[in-house]
Amino acid sequence: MGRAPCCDRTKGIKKGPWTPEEDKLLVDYIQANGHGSWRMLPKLAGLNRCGKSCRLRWTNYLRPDIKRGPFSPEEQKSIVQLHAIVGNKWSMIAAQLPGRTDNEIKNYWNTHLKKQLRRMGLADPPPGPAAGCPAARHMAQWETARLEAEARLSLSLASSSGSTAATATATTSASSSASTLFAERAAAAANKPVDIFLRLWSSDTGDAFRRKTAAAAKRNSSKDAAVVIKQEALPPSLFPGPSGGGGGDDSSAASNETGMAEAMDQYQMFLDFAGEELGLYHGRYGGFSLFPPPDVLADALDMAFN
DNA sequence: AAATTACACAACCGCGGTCTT
DNA sequence: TAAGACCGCGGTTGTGTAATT
Repeated sequence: MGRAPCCDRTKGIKKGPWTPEEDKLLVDYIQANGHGSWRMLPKLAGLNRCGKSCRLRWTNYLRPDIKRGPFSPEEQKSIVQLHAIVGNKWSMIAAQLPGRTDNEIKNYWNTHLKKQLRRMGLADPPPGPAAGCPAARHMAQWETARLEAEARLSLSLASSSGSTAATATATTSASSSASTLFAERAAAAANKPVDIFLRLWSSDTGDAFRRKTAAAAKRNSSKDAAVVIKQEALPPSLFPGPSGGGGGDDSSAASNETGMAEAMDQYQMFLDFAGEELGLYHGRYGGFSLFPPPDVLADALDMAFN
């Protein structure tokens, strides 16, 4: 034998829009008693509704911590980026946007963002790694948006105290798969904080930046041209492979400091360039740094040099 | 001014995993 | 252990409103 039925379907359970009176009954009851079992709630609260309908009404509309009003540009950007990672996992996206419900985000995506992206030529962008976009540039944009969001997730979680806290944050959505995902990301961020930079550097944007700086170097015979990126100045770990791994042999403390300062400058130049090139992001937003913040980067470079 | 179309969003439906008996 | 309800989620529909013809 299983449980008793959710609600008595033989009685005329009301459907459709909620009246203010019904809302008041529901709010009053939950504030006084908590929702407890949704199945029993309608009866106890004096509502002629299905428990499921009550739960939906409460979680999507009546909950006191719900943020009403239009989505901010930061929220819009977050939705686009998170959607690029997780796809239509609205509850996971909602977990990253305090005060917003999965239903609200889903509606907003379907009515606003999807249309905007179509106009931009990003019709039906695939969740996860970009695939099937009509133009390579758009693929790059989506990939970058995805990387950006990954970085943001990783950093926000890593900055809380380790993967345990990250998991706790993630489990606010009561999704075990989400917590696993975020815990993995947090762990990855702790181990490889500059990974996003490296991946962007390896992308078309990185190529474009290198071409630009090489051209600038040709035009400007001066060796200290500010725009010339010196790959040798960056830690070998950032540039693996035959063409990477510049001078790390004579690593005195002084040269390390100089190299790190140059690396920081060039890192910033590259990010500025990428922001211009991709037109997707411009510096900080939403309380999170787009890429590893300077202190995190400094730590990473420090580790790489020493 | 009326009819039509487009838009926004609340609410419902159905499915799959979890939990209870 | 199995049956079946509960719960949460994503997809879809319905309805009210604004804009356009």
